Amino acid sequence: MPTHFKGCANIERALSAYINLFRATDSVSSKAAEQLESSGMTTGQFAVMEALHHLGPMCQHAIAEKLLRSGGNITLVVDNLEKRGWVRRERQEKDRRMVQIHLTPKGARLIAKVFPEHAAFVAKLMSELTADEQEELRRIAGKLGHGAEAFCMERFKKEKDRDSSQTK
Amino acid sequence: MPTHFKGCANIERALSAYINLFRATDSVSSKAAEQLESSGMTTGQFAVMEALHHLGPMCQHAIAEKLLRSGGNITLVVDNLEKRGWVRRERQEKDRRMVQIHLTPKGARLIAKVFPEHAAFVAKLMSELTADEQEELRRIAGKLGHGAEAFCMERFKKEKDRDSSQTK
DNA sequence: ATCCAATCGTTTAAGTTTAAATCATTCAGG
DNA sequence: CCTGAATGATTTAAACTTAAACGATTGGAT
Repeated sequence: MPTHFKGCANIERALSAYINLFRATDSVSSKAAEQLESSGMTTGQFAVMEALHHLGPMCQHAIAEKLLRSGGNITLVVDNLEKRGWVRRERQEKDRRMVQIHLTPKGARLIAKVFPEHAAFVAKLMSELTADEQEELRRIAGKLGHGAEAFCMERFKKEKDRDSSQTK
Repeated sequence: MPTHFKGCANIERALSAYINLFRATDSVSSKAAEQLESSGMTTGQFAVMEALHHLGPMCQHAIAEKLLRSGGNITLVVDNLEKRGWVRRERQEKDRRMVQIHLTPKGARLIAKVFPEHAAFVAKLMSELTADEQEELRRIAGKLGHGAEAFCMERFKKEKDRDSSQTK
């Protein structure tokens, strides 16, 4: 029964890769989060500050899209960053629906210090792998990430096709 | 200045691998969670049921350790599973501190049906990669995960050494 | 035998996240 | 000008997660 065996082997291989992928990410990112919090910053706060640091002032909608988070979440994170005096909200005159988020001088100084430290820490965690392995991981994980997005789009397309054929 | 360049390249390579790793995991696992929830089960519930399914009855502490979750979290998940009639608690007579968790017949039937479906779905997501890529991902992610644990142990050891030398 | 520390499960408080409802603003068409 | 759809931000409610405090139980040391 080759089909049975083939199916099992395929699924086992895929699951095994998935489990290791998940564990590795969990392990590394929880250590990264720990290090960040010892710098007095949550991962969400770091992500927003880092985006502002590298891309300049942004409105909340753009931040949410870039970080793959909900709008409500960004509102809360920006609230907390504002309380700490690291960012400020600036209502756009041109379109008063939008609020542009700026780093304050204090916030800019902080992220300029914390970002390289954090990057070095993550690099140290990743240095369990050789340079070649890191390259290969980057390539494969990149392919998988983009593939999963494509998978989603494909399903969405099918659903749309089905819906439109139903309405006929 | 070779050192400067080397450091930057190393950090960039490591960060790039980390970002892709994180994105890929986020993407795949959120789709996996979506599929599970369409089967009427949260990821936490699935993880506990799956552990019981493959390893047999376990006490909550063992479950928490295996799933890398807090004890309080397992208490809540088991509460919800119990409410749905999928597991039952059984106080150990030998050591009355422990509560062993058993699948009910209904729960066993459910996980026996849901697990293969979910495994097939995850395999389909992972099939964006070739068999060789999956093998390579499994190997590299495994190395990284174990390496990160070792990194943690190493730090722990250092802290212990420092503490014991302080008490001298 | 008694006390003390460790272990296990539960509860509580706090933080993070999302989806959904809501409010304000903009913009396009009649 | 008005109306209604679309967009951006906020608020709310719910779920999940953790750490810490707590109570019950065990086992070992004295």
